[in-house]
Amino acid sequence: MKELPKTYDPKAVESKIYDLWMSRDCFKAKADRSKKPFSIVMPPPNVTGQLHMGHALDSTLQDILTRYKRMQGYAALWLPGTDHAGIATQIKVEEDLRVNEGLTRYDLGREKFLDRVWAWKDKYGGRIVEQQKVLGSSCDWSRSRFTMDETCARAVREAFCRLYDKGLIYKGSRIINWCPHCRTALSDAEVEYKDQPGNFWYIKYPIKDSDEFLTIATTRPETMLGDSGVAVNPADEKYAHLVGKTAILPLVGRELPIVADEYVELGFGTGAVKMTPCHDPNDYEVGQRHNLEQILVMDEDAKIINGGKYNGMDRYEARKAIVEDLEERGYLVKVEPHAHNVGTCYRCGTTVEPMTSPQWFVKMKPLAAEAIRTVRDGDVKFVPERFTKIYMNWMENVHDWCISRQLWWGHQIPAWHCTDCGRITVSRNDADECEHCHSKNIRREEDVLDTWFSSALWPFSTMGWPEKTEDLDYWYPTSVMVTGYDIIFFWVSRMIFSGMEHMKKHPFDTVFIHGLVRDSQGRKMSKSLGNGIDPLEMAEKYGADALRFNLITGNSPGNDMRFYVEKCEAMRNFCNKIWNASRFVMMNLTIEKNELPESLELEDKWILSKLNDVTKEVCENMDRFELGVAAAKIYDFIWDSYCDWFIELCKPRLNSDNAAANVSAQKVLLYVLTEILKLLHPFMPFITEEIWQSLPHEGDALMMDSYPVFKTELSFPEDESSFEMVMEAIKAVRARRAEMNVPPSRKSHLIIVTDKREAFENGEGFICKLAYAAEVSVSADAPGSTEGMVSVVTDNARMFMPMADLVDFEMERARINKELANAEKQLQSQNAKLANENFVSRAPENVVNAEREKKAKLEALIDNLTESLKQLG
RNA sequence: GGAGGCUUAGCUCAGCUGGUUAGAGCGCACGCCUCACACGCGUGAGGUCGACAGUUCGAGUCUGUCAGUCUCCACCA
Repeated sequence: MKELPKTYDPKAVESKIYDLWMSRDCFKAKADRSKKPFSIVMPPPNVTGQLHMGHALDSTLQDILTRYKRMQGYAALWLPGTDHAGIATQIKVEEDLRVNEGLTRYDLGREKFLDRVWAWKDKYGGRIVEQQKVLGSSCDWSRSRFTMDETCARAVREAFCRLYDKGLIYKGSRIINWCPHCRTALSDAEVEYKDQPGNFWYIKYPIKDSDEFLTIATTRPETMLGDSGVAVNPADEKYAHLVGKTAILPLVGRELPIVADEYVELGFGTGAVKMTPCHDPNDYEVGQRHNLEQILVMDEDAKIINGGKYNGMDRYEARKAIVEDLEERGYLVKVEPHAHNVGTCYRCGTTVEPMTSPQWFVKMKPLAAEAIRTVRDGDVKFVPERFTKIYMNWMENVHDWCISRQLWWGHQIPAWHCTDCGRITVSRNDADECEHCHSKNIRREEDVLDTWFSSALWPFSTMGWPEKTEDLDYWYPTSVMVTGYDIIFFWVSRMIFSGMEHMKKHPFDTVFIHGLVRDSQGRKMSKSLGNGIDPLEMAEKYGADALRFNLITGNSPGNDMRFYVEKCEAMRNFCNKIWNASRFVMMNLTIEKNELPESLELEDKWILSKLNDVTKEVCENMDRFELGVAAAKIYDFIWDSYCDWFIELCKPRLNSDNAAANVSAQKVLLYVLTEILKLLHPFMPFITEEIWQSLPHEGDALMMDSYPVFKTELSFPEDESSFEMVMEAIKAVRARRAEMNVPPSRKSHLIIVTDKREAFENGEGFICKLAYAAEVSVSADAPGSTEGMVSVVTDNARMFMPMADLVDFEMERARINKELANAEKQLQSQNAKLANENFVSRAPENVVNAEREKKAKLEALIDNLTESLKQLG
């Protein structure tokens, strides 16, 4: 017997329990051929990042799945790690450098700067890992990977070389998205489009050797410095005579060929479009088709080059100056306000500049084909299913992926440029000569790879690829990938095509997509808004279990959720409820072994049967990734069935002098409690483990115990419903008493008239206690007189309570009449339903039977009501 | 322009393949310190499931139209 504190104190428990798991190697996964494999690789958080609510949700889902499968006997691997997060990390270190030392990375030089980043990584890299542990994450930390560790670096290099050798990676000057703040190229996926107010500037372009001119509308007048043509629609009669002629670029004087291209939309703007192939993706395409000159007019800082007097101006300064000049010289026709979508950098929010630049690309079409096929074939399933379409749509329209970044922090591209022959050598080992001309005059490509290039290999690079490892053989493809919908394009799709290409197999069977955690007003949590809620603070205050339960209940897969601190409180209360139920069981415990008694009471059968039902439902929901539904079922079972009913039902036995009865109650209480802890463990690992450790048990840890399964021998549907008759009677009496404001302290005699005497006699004790009766008498016959009695009627019993002072004869009559009318109304609709030939013949048998049963119950209720009424006279 | 989500109790949301009188948490009302728990117990009020039409014996659930709202993709210079 143990005395535990009245309230559950997570702080006193959580780190202790986590240490216990660690010390017993509970998280360690072994490729055990006698078991079935289950694997999840963790989406690696940024190595220098801090845990936010999104991580907390992500990790909780993965932990629940992993713990569930582990308890089901799978060899469950949850493989953690961190991401070097190229831009994000580099920006942080640069910022630190600037603030503390007033230096830029260029002041330090590449090598010294990288030393600083590694130092930074060493300093902060462990932080997020420790934060994961607070949540109870059961990852195999011994396998933890980092996207820039040796294993991953080798995988990146191998993948790059393979793709290059196959011609799927190439270097070329293409139009890309440039972030002037981060000073690097970005992929299409890294650009976020945002509506911004702007203007349409209408500018006159004179026609050479003519008095005519074209009016052109543009949102970006500064790019005119790079104009090398004007385009009109070939079907546009207005301009047909100008096609083939030449326009003169105002301010600059450059001659611009006028070309006809379908790209120009009829009826939009003025119908004539200036072409700036170096600074607009569409113009680039048109330029390719018509051989227009490429004139780059901005540098890496988005300052003007090749622009005469405007050189050195920032793009916005240049815009202002150019518009002024145009106006002054009479070229500006008008200005109209015009909102348009501007691409911004997803890291820093700066407006990106489209520009041509020599970059490295992955050729996507051939890779996409396989990535589409494997999803279409159902090898990879999205949960919820609707995300399949989003993925497909993206994959079908994917452009080549710009993978080079002008950063220093990342995987440096393994390519060497020959200064003699100008060709490129790509190599798995560092090259010392040009593979084409064998010149020693080579220099390494300075660019690094997009962070997502290494993330794309994560499901297999973490398991040792390109080596043929036991882990890969056993756990790849992984079972589930858990991640947010915001990252499908960045990551999920790239893992799929990378897996198909390098492993010849899809990387995971299921992609389990979750939504965003928003604040209580539905806004995205963000640093700038300052509305973020710190998961660690919540865990500290309410316990990690409460936080986890909060995050996974009351919402459905793929949908955003709002975070309410109040809900944490409610979940904390639930923890406390479990704690106290356990405390109660322990206080009454004299047995030392968890086993069911030889013979079971009716209430035992009831709870065991209910437990069996809930076990089945929980597993069904878990297997469909309906974790929230599963959790809610466990919650209800614990609070309603076990605490509110079963514990109360056991008290008479526990308090009786009958030792055998006492022990049998203990046994069932303990058995069901233990099963509850198992069911709940994946969701609330700490409190369940803590309690389990204090109960009689076998084995090292609850988390290594086996998950409950449905047991046919413990299914008692008849006893279940028979017992529920008694429960219904109790509820009915309580309701009636509450209605009349009778305090519990006022007990009353309760006469029960029923033809189910056995069930009610059996339940006498419970009825007495739970329905506040002084004594209960069960009989088949009604008392001679019911004068001064309150009557309570269910479909299985008529009950009478002598409470003369509270009863008004007419009131009783009226109430029963009301109930009768209500029941008859229901019966009527029930009869109508069953009289419907179509229903009876077409509806499934079990549905029809259920309706018949309902009808029978109503009839019984009506009989009882009528009887009671008769008795009232 | 295209795709998708959401609209259910005062608030936030569940409700899976159509089948009782539509549920939960919080909030609210009434009564209770009933020997595990006031972070609790008991009882209750509160919803024509966005609108309209259709399919069906039967629709919160399926189909269509519309409205409001949010998101993603594409992007017209």
